[in-house]
Amino acid sequence: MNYLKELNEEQKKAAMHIEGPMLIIAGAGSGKTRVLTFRIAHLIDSGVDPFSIMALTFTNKAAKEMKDRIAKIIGSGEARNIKMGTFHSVFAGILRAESDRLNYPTNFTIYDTADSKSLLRSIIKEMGLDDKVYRTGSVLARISDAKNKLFSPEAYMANYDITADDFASGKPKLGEIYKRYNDRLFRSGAMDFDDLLFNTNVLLSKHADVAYKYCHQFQFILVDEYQDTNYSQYMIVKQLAKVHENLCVVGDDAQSIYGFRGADINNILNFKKDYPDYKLFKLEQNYRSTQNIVKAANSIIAKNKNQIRKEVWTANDSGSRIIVNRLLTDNHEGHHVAQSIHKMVSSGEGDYRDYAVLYRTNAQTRPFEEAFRKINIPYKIYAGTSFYQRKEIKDVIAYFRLSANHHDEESFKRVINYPARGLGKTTLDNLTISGHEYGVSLWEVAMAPDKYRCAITSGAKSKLNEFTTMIRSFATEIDTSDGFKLAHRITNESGIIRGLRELKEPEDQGRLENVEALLAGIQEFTQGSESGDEVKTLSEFLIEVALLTDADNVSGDENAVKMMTIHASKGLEFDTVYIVGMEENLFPAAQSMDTREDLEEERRLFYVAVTRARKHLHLCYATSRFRFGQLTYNEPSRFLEEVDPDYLQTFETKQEERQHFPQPLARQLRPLSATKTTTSANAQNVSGKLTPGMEVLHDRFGKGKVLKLEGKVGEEKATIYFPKEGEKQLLLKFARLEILN
DNA sequence: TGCCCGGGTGTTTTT
DNA sequence: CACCCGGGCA
Repeated sequence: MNYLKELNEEQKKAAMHIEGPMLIIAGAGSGKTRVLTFRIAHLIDSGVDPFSIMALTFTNKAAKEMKDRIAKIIGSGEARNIKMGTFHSVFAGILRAESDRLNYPTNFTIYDTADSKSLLRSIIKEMGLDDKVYRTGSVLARISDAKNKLFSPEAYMANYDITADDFASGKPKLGEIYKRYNDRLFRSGAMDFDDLLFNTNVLLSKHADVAYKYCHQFQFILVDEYQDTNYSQYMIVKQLAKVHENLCVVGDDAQSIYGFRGADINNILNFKKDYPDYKLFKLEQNYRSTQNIVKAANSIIAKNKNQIRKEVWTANDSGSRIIVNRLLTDNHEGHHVAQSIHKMVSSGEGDYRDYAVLYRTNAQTRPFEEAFRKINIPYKIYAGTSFYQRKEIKDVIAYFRLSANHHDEESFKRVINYPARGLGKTTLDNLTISGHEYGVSLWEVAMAPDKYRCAITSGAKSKLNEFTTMIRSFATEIDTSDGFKLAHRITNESGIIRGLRELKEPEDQGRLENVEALLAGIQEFTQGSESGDEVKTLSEFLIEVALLTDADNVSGDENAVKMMTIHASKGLEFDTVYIVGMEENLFPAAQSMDTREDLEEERRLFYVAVTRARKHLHLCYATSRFRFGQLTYNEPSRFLEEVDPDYLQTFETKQEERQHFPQPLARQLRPLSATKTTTSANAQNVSGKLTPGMEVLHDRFGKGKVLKLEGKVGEEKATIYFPKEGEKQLLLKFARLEILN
């Protein structure tokens, strides 16, 4: 029980509360992981069987960390029996165990986004629809949205509002696409990400005996990051918890940032409606950040209307002010951050690993990479799933997947002619036609071309036979032998490694190294981290790998500056944080400024970013940057104005830096147009053309009247009165104004 | 059957 | 700018 001493009063109350529904509202940095781990340890200490505990986290990494921490308290033997992981991975495991209930193969494949899009592309083409109207990305988003709200294709098509919507948007066939998409997934023995949750719901709602089993097994359920659960996840939790109602959810409504994925902030706001006798705990003391950072963050989130009021505070030092830097271009921004980190580290302020650069979009990394490389700063980018998206890795995994599940259409298409074995487009087309006609998978046609009247030559037939025989021989080992051994065998016997060794292209060396890195990863996975773990199989690896992201690999050991999106930074903390690209249309994103809901989510995102920092926080913006291959000009983000200025210190660009990063020529020559910022088509650089008394139009402040001009041409500062906004001082070289008279 | 080139097109965030 | 797709050519 010693561990409880490490908690404050409120944390202790939450950790020691055992029975019944409970909601923990945990402010940023308030030690919620601590509370969760101690609560689980305490449950076990109090006699609860680890097998009856389910803990759902947001990332695999969070699960692993929590497991490690619990293991330190109660010993790894018991800790490993807790069912802990992300929603997707925990329920993928349960679906695997219960696959026959849904008529899925045990080794069903998990399709990633690329697989889903590829399948949709085929379907849209087969239906003869215009792929400009039916873009795979937006179609998938629509389907995903439907699944997360538990609309089956049938329910989707029967819903008047939905179909009317689709009709109005010129895409009346969406329902049918959804239906076909699901049929094809099923025929391929595959589930997409959303199916893992959707089908768990089906399992729990349509199979009473299965529901009974799991409801009784999992007597204690904990959900982390509850503010980011969607309807589908909410329903799973509700169904699983209905017998015992020992449900503990933890979250912070202020950090809900996954609305675009269907996350519903109301799940946390409405917890009390489902469980009126719930207990509420509020963790408001922040242990992570300086007072400056905590107070600044509070001042930001206060602008949101839709939230649970709470007072996050800290006993830490006041710390240094948040530094705001205005830079001239995106390259300048990269240069500035690189220099700043370099200076700090050289002066003994921490090491590279203590620094992080956070941004809104993945496309912002390039200038930082260049600047870091130039002065030899080690860095590491955590971008989604980049490693597993590489072609060579996907190819290898496609072999694994096809060996585990022969009906996996996307994998089949990927490897049937890789390495080249004379089974090209014609053969594939023929297989597809037959498969479609008979409603069977490509594999079934390949196994018995005659039966399905598949028009292929005898040469192709024998090559097909060789191919299927090879895959089937891999399949015999998929669930039994050591996953690494089999992976090794597959990469050799398929000819992949040989092909890469031939080194036709210089890139092949890198590809080979990547495949070897994958094999090493599999080895690590299958042998298990601790002795005593049984050796894992390749099909177990496939589940893991489908749900793995780069963020899961963020570790503190590598001494490098970390770069990631703000979304990926959730749950992490760093001594020094640079939030870059603080510009209108970028952050907040152009698409998220039109509704209060969207804008508030962007603001929560900013709140999340700010609260990642322990000691030092920098906010940067550039007055111009390349976007879309074009130079664009953006105003500083409105969020900068929303931070209480008491906590800020603002820097302009120094003169000598200006010489290194002069304003791009285009700025002086071309009138500003065609950028998203410029809503007024006639807005331009009016330097030298204004006189007091003139009426002008500003694209954000509206109509205004020039009161005063100061400074020499090219550097003028104008005082302009905008009826809507009041008096503003604008530097003409930056302001986009249209002269009205 | 496979490769190269050109045009068109789009970028938010992710399990 | 960077990617992806389709078309044309070897």
